[in-house]
Amino acid sequence: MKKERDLYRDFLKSKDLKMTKPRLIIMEAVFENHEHFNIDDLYEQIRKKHKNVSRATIYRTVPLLVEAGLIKQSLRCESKDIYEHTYGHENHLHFICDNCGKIIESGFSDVAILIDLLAKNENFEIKEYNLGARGLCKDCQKKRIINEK
Amino acid sequence: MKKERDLYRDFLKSKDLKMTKPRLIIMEAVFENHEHFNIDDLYEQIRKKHKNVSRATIYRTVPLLVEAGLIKQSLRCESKDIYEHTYGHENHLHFICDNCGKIIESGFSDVAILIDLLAKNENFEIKEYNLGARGLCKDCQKKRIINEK
DNA sequence: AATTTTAATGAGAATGAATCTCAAATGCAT
DNA sequence: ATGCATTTGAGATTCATTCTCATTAAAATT
Repeated sequence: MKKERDLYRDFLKSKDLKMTKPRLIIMEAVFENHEHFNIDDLYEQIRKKHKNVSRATIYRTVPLLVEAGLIKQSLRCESKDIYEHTYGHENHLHFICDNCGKIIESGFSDVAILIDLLAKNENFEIKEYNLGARGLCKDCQKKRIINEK
Repeated sequence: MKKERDLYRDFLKSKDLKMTKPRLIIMEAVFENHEHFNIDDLYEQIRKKHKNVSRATIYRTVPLLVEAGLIKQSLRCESKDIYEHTYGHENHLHFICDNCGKIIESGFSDVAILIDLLAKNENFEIKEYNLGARGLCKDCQKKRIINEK
């Protein structure tokens, strides 16, 4: 938590942005709990302690955290953008169950090497991987056998 | 175009859905041009020839094409869902330029093998890969050097 | 520490993609 | 051709996200 705050502070300073109370509250809330979260969740979480942080400010601040490299936009779920921590977290990919919505994470160091090669072929400079697959998790595979006919 | 239509027809029949004029028009428009398209593009394209196909019907029909396995939802761009053909197209991944928005496609057969392994570890059954990365394309890397101070 | 300057905030209005509603139209089995 | 369930078009609705703008707060200057 310490380091995130310092990085954030430095980032804001480098952009001539002010370190305000709402910006600090939001950043701390983001790193308090979740790995995956959406703006609504975050708003509810913050509201429990701070009645006067508005949705608008959260919508304005989250992109700053992205730009600072502390979080990234990872998925969409129920028509909402989902974010996740990046600082201090290994790259990973998401297996998303089409049936129950469960998100399974899995490391991908070997995969990255191959993708880096493909990128090199295209002279593309990767900033951020975005890897995943949809399908059926273990449990829902079983359910399907039972449910179908 | 012939085969797509047959597959679609069979799909509709299997679901007890009717092969209506709008459903045919929309399906043909989808396979007329694009690889990547959003609903708005599709609507405009269709409107040129058929003044009486409504947006609502397009929004209703595109998910049918997805369910039939002919297209899939691939990306989001400018807050809009983007679709792409799957039938007759190799799996590929997307490199998306953060600066100019260009989408570069690249095959990924080797990558898929690795990801299949990871999925097997989690007992996850993959229906559809979703692979990509964000960064800078060749041209925008050059521009960056020029633009940044 | 008080003042000035400038950016950031909160609250609610606005936007816009996607979904829903329902009367009218159409496909299809008979 | 007839009847009936399904689908459609048009516009209303929803809901996540963005915008507006008067007020407030941060930091720069005195």
